[in-house]
Amino acid sequence: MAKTVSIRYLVLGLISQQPTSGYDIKRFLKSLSWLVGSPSFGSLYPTLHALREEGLVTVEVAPRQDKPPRKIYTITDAGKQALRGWTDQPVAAETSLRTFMMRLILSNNLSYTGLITHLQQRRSQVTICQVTLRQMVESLDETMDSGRRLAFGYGLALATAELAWLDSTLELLSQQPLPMEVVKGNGVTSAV
Amino acid sequence: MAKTVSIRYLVLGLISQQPTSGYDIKRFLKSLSWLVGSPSFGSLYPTLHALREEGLVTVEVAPRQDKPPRKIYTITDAGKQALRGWTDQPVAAETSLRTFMMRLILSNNLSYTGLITHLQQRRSQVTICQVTLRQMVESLDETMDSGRRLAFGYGLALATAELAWLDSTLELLSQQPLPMEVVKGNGVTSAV
DNA sequence: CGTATCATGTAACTAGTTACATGATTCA
DNA sequence: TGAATCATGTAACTAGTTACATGATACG
Repeated sequence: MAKTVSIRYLVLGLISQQPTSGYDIKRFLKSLSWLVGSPSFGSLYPTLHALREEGLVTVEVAPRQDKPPRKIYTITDAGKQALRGWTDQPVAAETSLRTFMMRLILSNNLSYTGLITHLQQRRSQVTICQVTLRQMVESLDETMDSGRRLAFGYGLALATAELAWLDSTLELLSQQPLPMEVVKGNGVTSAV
Repeated sequence: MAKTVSIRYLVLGLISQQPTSGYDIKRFLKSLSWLVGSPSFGSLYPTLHALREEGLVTVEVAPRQDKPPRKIYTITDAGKQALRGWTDQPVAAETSLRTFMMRLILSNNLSYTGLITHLQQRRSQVTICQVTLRQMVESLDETMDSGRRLAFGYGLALATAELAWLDSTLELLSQQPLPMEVVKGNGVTSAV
């Protein structure tokens, strides 16, 4: 029964990967906006302030020549702990593509086995969706209005592609079992 | 500069396809929740009330044997006009997958040429995203933390699949130029 | 007769956007 | 000096969720 991904943990997770400024976080998320959407500054900056007040991150002003100064946020130990507490929560049964993408971005906070489990869970969920969509596309082929027919076909294409990606990624992970960073990001350092 | 898809027009569009109840709208959207997310009753019912007060839909209680009665909503002429006014608006440059899917569901309100244009616009947008993602995946291959690398790879796979779907759908539409329903849903009845 | 599903609704809250404001730096 | 980009921020608003409440019908 994991809570929906508020930008809170997404931001915290991005800071954990590397100290950054709010502006840079925005820039990064904008590059993926067609998949996850990117939060406005009006929610991003207050989020950073809140994280700071709770002691999950620290700030430092970094003046630079030739550009205005930035505020660089760095995660604290308390922040790492809070983040781990969140990523360890199981995902809801009906996870949206958006939410999955967000968790994927933060997956370096997962242990190796945690990542595998996450991907496998996703795989079984999307498989169900694929079956449902295929039934809908086939059964309502002629009678249905074109809008829904198109939408179902589109969804089916994406589901199929996602499953293919999940399979190849899972296989890749099983071959080269320990990409450095997966362990590095996680204090638990789970067994292979 | 189209506004973000509030559930308002999604609901109105679904009613335009076929008179339905709030409960059924919820059920339908839940079946696609992994792509678009489905609104809660707490936002769905107030939305229906608002549409009704504005005269965009009418309600009728439909009692049935063996099940509790439902309220069936039907679109009005004013509603059709409002819906067309919305679907005719151009989409924003950075349209999310979610928004595209929503517009796709409502695409039977578009004229034939409008649909083609919509798909072609999407095609050029996703092409740009694909190029960007490919660059990111390739350039940051080794140094990058695994989370982002995975996320970019996932995004790239989806972008590629979407482009393939767009191409095949556009070709299909150009071959059989007028699927009945596309015209039926639109009062403008554009030229072939 | 209690529980499950179907079906609708509301009130309190939270998360988020929009629109604005500020200021530094660069470039024409 | 005025515009463009970089960078941060806030206040007012809107959209949405969560949690609750109601009631009908069916099933065991």
